[in-house]
Amino acid sequence: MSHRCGVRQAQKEKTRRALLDAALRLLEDQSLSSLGLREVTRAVGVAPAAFYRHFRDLSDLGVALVEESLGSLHHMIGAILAGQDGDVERIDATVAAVADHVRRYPAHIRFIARERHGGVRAVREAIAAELDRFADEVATDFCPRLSAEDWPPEDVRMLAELYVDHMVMTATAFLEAQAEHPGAAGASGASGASGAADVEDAVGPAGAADAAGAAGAEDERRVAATARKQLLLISLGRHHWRDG
Amino acid sequence: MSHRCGVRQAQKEKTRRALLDAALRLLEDQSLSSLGLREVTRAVGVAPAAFYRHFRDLSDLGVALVEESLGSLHHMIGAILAGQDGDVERIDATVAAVADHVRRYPAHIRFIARERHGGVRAVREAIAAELDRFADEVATDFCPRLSAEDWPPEDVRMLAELYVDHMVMTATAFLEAQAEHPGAAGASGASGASGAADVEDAVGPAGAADAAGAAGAEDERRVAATARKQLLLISLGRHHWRDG
DNA sequence: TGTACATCAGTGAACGCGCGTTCACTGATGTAC
DNA sequence: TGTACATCAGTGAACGCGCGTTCACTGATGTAC
Repeated sequence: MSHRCGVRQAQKEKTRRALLDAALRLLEDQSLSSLGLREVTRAVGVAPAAFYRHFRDLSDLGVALVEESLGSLHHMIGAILAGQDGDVERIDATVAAVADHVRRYPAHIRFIARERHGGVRAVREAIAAELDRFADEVATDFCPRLSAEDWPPEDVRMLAELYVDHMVMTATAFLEAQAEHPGAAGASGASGASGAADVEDAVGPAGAADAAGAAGAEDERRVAATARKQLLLISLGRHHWRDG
Repeated sequence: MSHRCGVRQAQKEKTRRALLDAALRLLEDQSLSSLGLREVTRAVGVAPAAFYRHFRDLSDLGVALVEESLGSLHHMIGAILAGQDGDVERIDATVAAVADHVRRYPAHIRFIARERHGGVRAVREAIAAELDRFADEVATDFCPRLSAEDWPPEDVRMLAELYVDHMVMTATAFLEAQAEHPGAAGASGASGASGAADVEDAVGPAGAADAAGAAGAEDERRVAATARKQLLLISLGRHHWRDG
């Protein structure tokens, strides 16, 4: 049988990647249920039948995209929640990291937002399962912070779900802010994922672009400011949760 | 020219309604961008060409569905925000009303959730504009409550957006809870929109159905309990917002 | 190293099918007198 | 009230097109000896 690491395997993997990338790009302007198999293979430059060597159908490809799209977010948020001490610092780092992530991987975020409630059941379920795991992690990371105050597990979970949903909401808002002014997209992708950068630093650099880019950056700042305040308000509520 | 109130007008309106209803039903299992014009006319029982007497294309029909889907929610929430005095009472009434609305109009809610970030630009923009108006109303309704504490307008807006996003989030969660156990759907639609009913009362009646229905009702209760706690936490944060 | 055979990623032609849109039409409803 | 004409919602046939899927195939890569 075929041994791993062969030239053949590498070629196959390359084509598979090309199919995923082409699909992701096409999905910026349409939803998965209207995406055509021939459309994807045409974009890659292979025969339609070649598709079946890699995926059973387009919903199969969609599920693969879910893992890819949410996998990177996982690590990012985990690092931030564990790394910061003060509430304000953690919130700023989170908002900055989300903004940065959306700027780096807009197509992934758009895909998740679009297909979370989209027309393909298998993909919806994959996203729901992944976001559920996400909430588990957030709950776990927050537990040491809250157990001292004796929070019941279901209240920890409630808070974790609120954070996850708010994060998805914020990511989508960033996406829309930059979609209105595509000139700013990717212009500051090299700013790095330094968790300690504050909101203005992380969102600001795109402002060095042209007028449309500057307007896009302003929209981004507004989204960041709103998200930051909302998280601060939630944080306030959290501190007073066990009071009365 | 054609005078209003004629038989002809009535017939035309009837066909238009049938097209909208058929589309809404078909959209429970797929997204707008994959819905076919012939599919809709076939469901209604008219010739494909008849479609063009009512809509330019399917995205035109989609925009009409947006107004219809969000129009009813408008009035409901407005009444609740204006009518209740205590925080807890207002929260319970809101969660109960959202649960009731989702049970009554599941297809409308699913449509909004699905197409909010869907593949059809015109529909996305219509939904965004409508939710924006929604946030305006919430902000206005909350102003008398907050102005005494001297909230800056942008903070009121921030809070309003948090509430609107949370409401959409909650509605979607209710939808998923009842989608897993369709036996419970519509079973308690006659409970009315009495704003004063508390959470358990509004969500409970569906539990009188069969086993699947009971499981669905339990899921609904869990969603309601989580939403309620999240709103209470936000409410706590709101009260302490201007403290430090 | 060289040879003979196996594997399998990608090809390209073919298929039947349903799609969106157009068009001249029909006949019930509406209007003018 | 009755008649002649106008309007226009819905018809049904036709069109060209791109779709998803199938199939036997090719030829580079991998394996055994």
